[in-house]
Amino acid sequence: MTIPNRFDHSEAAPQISRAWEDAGCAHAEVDHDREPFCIVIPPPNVTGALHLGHGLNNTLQDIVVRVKRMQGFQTLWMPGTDHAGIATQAVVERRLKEQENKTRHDLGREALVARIWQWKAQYETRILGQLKRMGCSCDWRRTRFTLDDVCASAVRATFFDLFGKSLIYRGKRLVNWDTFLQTAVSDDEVFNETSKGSFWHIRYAVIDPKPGEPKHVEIATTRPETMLGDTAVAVHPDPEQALEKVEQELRAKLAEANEKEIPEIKTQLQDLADRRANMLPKLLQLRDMALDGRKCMLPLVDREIPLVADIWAKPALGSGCVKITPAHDANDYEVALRADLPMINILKPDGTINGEGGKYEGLAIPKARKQVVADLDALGLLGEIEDRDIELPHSDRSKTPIEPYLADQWFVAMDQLSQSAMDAVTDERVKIFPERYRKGYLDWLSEKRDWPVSRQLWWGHRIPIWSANLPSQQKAAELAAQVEKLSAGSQDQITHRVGENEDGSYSLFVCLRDENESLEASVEALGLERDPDVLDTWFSSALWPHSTLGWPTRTPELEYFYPTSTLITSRDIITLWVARMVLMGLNNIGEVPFREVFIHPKILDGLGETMSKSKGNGVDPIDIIDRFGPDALRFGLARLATDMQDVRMPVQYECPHCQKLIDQTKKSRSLATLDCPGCKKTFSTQWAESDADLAHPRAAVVSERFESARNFVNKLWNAARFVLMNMDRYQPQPVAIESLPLEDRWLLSRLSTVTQQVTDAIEHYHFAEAARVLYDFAWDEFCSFYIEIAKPRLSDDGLRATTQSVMVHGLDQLLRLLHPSMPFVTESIWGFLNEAASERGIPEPVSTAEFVMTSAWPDSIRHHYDESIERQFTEFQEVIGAIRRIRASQQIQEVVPVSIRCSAASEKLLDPMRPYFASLAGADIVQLGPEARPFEMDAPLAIPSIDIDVHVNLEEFIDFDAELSRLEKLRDQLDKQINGKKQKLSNENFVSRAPQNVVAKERETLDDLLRQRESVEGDIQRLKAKVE
RNA sequence: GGGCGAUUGGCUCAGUUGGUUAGAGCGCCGUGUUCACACCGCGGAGGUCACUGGUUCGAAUCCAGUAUCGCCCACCA
Repeated sequence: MTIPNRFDHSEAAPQISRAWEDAGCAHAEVDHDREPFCIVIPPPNVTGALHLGHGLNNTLQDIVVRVKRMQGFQTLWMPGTDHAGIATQAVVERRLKEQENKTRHDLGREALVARIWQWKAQYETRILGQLKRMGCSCDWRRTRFTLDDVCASAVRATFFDLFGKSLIYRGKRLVNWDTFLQTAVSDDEVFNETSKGSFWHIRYAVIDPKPGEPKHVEIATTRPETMLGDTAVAVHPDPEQALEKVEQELRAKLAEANEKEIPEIKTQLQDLADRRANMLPKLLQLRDMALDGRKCMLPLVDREIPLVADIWAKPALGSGCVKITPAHDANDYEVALRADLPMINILKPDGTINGEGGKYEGLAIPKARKQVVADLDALGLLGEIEDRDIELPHSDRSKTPIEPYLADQWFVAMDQLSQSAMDAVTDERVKIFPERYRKGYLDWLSEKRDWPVSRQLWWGHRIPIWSANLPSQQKAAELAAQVEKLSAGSQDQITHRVGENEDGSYSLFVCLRDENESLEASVEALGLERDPDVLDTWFSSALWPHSTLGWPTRTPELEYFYPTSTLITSRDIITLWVARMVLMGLNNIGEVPFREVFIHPKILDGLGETMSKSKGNGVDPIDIIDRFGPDALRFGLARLATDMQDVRMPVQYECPHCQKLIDQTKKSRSLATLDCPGCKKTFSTQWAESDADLAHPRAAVVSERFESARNFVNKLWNAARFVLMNMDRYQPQPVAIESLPLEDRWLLSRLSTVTQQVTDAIEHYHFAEAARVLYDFAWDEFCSFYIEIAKPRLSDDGLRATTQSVMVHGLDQLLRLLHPSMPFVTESIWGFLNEAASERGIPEPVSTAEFVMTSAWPDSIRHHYDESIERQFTEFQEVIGAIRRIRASQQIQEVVPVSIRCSAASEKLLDPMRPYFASLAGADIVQLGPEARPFEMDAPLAIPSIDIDVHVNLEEFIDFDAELSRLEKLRDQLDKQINGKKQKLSNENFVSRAPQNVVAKERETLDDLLRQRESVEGDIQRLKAKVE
């Protein structure tokens, strides 16, 4: 048997992938004779390449998918990518700006979209390539893209349906306006950044103040330029009561406060009392003026604005009055709705002041702010200026500040839809693991906030709405009638609605179901214009589980695989994505999209930060694969998948010259080049851009946390080599379990247990546990004991054949169990194993599948489990360990004679194991049994909790001092434990209240310890006597 | 402000329903290569389980509080 002495993954993996592909191992067709199992991939964004977070996500999916496939399910893993609307457009636009200094408007819609398609093609290829190299067993023939025709028709059908049900509507909304990208971004795409700013106090003059009335109202703002859009100043309708309420709350807090908090609360209470005394009369006065319809003069633009009474004005804060800028502040917008105030938008889409701003028109915000402040100062209307830390919202996409901005948007009404998705989780039609994530899901949905779905972008599903503005309801109805005529031939293709606008005009909205150029042309011929916006990217993602299966067509795949079985994803998109898939699935199909959701941890770097390209700590799985191999990547990731919400993964640069790993630090990960501390040569990092930097070879970003997984792959490979090198003269033969010796029975028993544990663990998404169980079994049991014991047996002609049968079976089962997490190395070994022993198995050999990938998942064979055999074997292992410890402490090189005093029962066990003491512990058993006597000069070692004394003949090796100190240390340890136990057992409460079996166990252990101590003490005395 | 999570040897993490002496990998120390594997074998050192209280015969584990760190959500004239 020729098997290379190293597993070369770079050579083997591509061949294995091709073989699987050629055999169609991962392809799934509808098969009603088998039960379906389906997972849809969380489609990675085509924004960029995958990092380790995706690596983990897809490894876990593949593990589940491979297990299910081996278990005989008709298993489909649906692959694909997401167009990621705003993210992708932003990346391409940024590059356009950097490389060609052009904006999207220079290019135009079509050309920009064409560019993004190019980008998509490039990254989709890269992403799918990454997944393939990781060994993901997706059904690649079914690969989808959220913007492809199949998904598009699902989007259109859904939009049409919701529009028809009036669940999609047009409304005004304060959006997060990104002035760079000139689009609204969702709340989720906004991050806050704290920066130094000022808090300006400004006075507005009261018009015609009566005697005794204030001449000014004072307001304060961090954004003074927004005053250009002010349409009111608000004061609380009942400031006295409001203050009282705040005070009550503070007192309640004070009652529960700890010492630290008390002074602060007291200060606040004092402030409140001051306000009552000094400000309340003025606020009451202003409130009365507001109710009286009095007005202020808005300076600079000289507009009369009313004083209004509104609860939004908090008398406990600032001056108690607040400026109202409905078009640029969410709360003010609410106030304006309540008080029926005009809303004045002062910004152009590019973030400069528009015509409403009078002489400030055309100024960008920072300039306008400066000017407004200066002019107010000149008018003497500027009060105090405080320095303040201000949290400014920024666009996650363009990294520029967000401006709140009132715009027309399309919304999905979420009331019913959210409720349906909540019910699905509450009544466990969808189960979420770990369970703690249910709460976040339910809380978010329970707010039932309407979903703004339009985006002012060019990359995405274009909103299928055509509209026209009409001066009257009459005209709108007439146009609607014409549209009706168009729909005569296509009843289910076209629908419309009329809406009234603020200015009294009417809008006709027409929604077309499918893409249909002639119909569109007819609609446009009637003077309707297509909405320029596209849909939020999550709109198409929400349909993913059914759109990929062909919906709205009722395909056989849809009928068979939907609802899918499970969804494996990370926690940041539980609301954005998971919740929306549930409600869309329920709306479109009437059935949940998946039965279970598993949320896996996020991978953080060594500094505890999430990985991302922009931080420079993102790890490309390919870099890990190049260095450690795909199996090590996967196994290493799988053992990280615990119940935790985060796992930490310190990352290193790999020196391209000497392969040394260099820890990343906050500083080093932002540099373009670094010098290797090992070989002193320079390498470039992912930040390298200049030619000078790029002249140095690039360092991969890796993590040494994959080392032990790589070593494990090597260990498995070598265990397999050993088996294969000992397969000559192998004959498949039936094996009678009962006739097997202890070590074989032990292996079979352990296999039964391990199989059960691994199967259960994966079933419950405990991937780390499955990995650990397999690692320990393979390394510490199969390799360290079974193979070591097999060595002498294989050279014994009488035992060789059985040994081969059991050993091959063990390897076979281990390969199957490990295959889902380490597909390549197991498949490679499987191939060799099939050459050496195509028929194998216990008790009856059978011929095996060509691929381990398509072989059957092992059953846990109950009757192979034998508790007493496992316990006996543990005793044997303890004895081996005891001899090894003595050898190590005495530095013994040669084979040593050993005598073992044990019970008759243990003798029965240990006697057949005699031959293996030589290879496992370098020991030759000369006496064994109750009658065994210590040597003249020996090293005793009692074994905890087992009634066995081991004596090693030290005549030729003994180092008295070493032995004496070892024994004394042992005695001290025993004393400590004995005292602990004695104390415990003398505690009457323990004896009377603890369960009897626990007490009995403690007594037993104490007896044991006492016996050991006695023995050790005797040994010490004897040794001392010898020395003297 | 609300919620979630974490804190266990130098590092990264396990630790099922409370019950002998808290485990692993890496690192460290000692030792060993003809006979599967130095990406290895064998042995060892190293932890008052963040802190304070409580429940209990018994707490890394359950409860309350404190501290530190991280994440999510809301809000900030």
